[in-house]
Amino acid sequence: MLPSSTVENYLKALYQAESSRTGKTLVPMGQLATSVGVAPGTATTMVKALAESGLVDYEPYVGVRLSSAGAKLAALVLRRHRLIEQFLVEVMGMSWAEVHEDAEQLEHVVSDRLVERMDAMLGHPSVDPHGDPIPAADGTIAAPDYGSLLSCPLSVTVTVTRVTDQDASFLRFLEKQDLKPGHALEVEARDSAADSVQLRTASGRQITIGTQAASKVLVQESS
Amino acid sequence: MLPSSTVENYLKALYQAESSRTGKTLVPMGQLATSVGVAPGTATTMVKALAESGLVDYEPYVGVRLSSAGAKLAALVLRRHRLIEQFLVEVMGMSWAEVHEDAEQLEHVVSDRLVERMDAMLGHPSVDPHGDPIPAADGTIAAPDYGSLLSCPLSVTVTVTRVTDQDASFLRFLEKQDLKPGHALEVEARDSAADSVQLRTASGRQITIGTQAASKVLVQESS
DNA sequence: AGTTTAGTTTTGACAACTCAAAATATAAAA
DNA sequence: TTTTATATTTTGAGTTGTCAAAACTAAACT
Repeated sequence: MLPSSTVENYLKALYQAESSRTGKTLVPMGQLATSVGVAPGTATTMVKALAESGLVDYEPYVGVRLSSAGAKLAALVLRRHRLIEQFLVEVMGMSWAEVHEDAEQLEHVVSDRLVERMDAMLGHPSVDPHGDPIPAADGTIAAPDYGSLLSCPLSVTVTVTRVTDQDASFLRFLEKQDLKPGHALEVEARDSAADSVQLRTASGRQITIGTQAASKVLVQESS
Repeated sequence: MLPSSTVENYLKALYQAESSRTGKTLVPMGQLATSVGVAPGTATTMVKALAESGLVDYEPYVGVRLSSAGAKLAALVLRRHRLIEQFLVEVMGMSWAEVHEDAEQLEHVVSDRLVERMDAMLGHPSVDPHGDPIPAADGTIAAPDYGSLLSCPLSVTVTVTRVTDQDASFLRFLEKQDLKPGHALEVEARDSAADSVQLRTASGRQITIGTQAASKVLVQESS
């Protein structure tokens, strides 16, 4: 009854799709298929099997949602993933831009023993290198609701708390521009026509990025 | 063309079977099947596929042997396995008795990047916690030929260099008796009728173990 | 040589996962 | 309401890895 890596990947994708979804709408099959990286029909087949096992609720032609059992399992996969990322950065000295792929593989094979050891070694961190919250061992997760560079107030100093994209080149770009979690900046202006957002970092440097990118950088008003 | 975990396991088993085999006799299918943990027919099927890929030489009704390509791949799997074990003990503080299972899983998913990082972090170790030699990144391996507690001279101080069994309870037993690699002792007597070997540790304690166990503890004359 | 035995290979089947393409359903546009 | 576009499900098929049990080899023992 141990979920295979495949099942874990479907659950994880579903968990993340649900998180970035307003309201309690079901996740459409197409989206799930794309995010798992399989053909649509494959996702349908798999989801029906997951529904059999009670891990998801499935409504044909509408979409899927994790059951509470499925959500707990997904949270544990995410816990492993994020602890591993934090471990690779903090202990192994790897770059935050390159740890995602490794974590993606390791998350399916690390033993509980090893995960708890990493957790202890890291001092029970609450977020990973990208600012993503790390679920607790019981599957609960603190879900802070930060604003993005698109929604935060203008001309106010804010601190980057989270980056919701794992693309290595994007992460390297942010690092180079001092936009990693923890860095302060302020949004000077937004130009919807130009589809851009203008920032000024703590060091006074001015940067302009597109709204797509801006929406992936979450911030908190500096206290 | 990347070898799956399954293929890696067959190659690894073959590598180890060949090492503990005198002369250049082929490994019989039955032995391979047992050591991989599959039914005999399954091993036959798999071996034929491996032969197709040029990783092994196969003689029906006789046995199998790694080709040079297969041997290199197997050595790299073993390198990952042993570096991981050393890492888990040295960095993660896990017990030498419990790292085998974790390494068994991790060896198939760690990236080269991560392996080389561990290797550097550990100072390029030449052996793992059990004294097993760690193959180099190019697949070469130093194969020292130690004697066991069954073959070494009597009443001479020797040092444990290697333990060729991964069973956790056996390893815990050795640890408790100060028989981990690095510890000194001498063989006081062997009794083939009683199937036993009598040892005295550096601390003067006397221990009697069976010949099965004794054959798995390899030693070197203390210099 | 004839027969037993131990090990090996074949056969037929199955489970998990996947795809391409045809069939179908839903929702939006005309 | 009929048409059209889009998303979803079905179908048929393929891959990898596995087993149980029947068929077979090869060698050893009368």
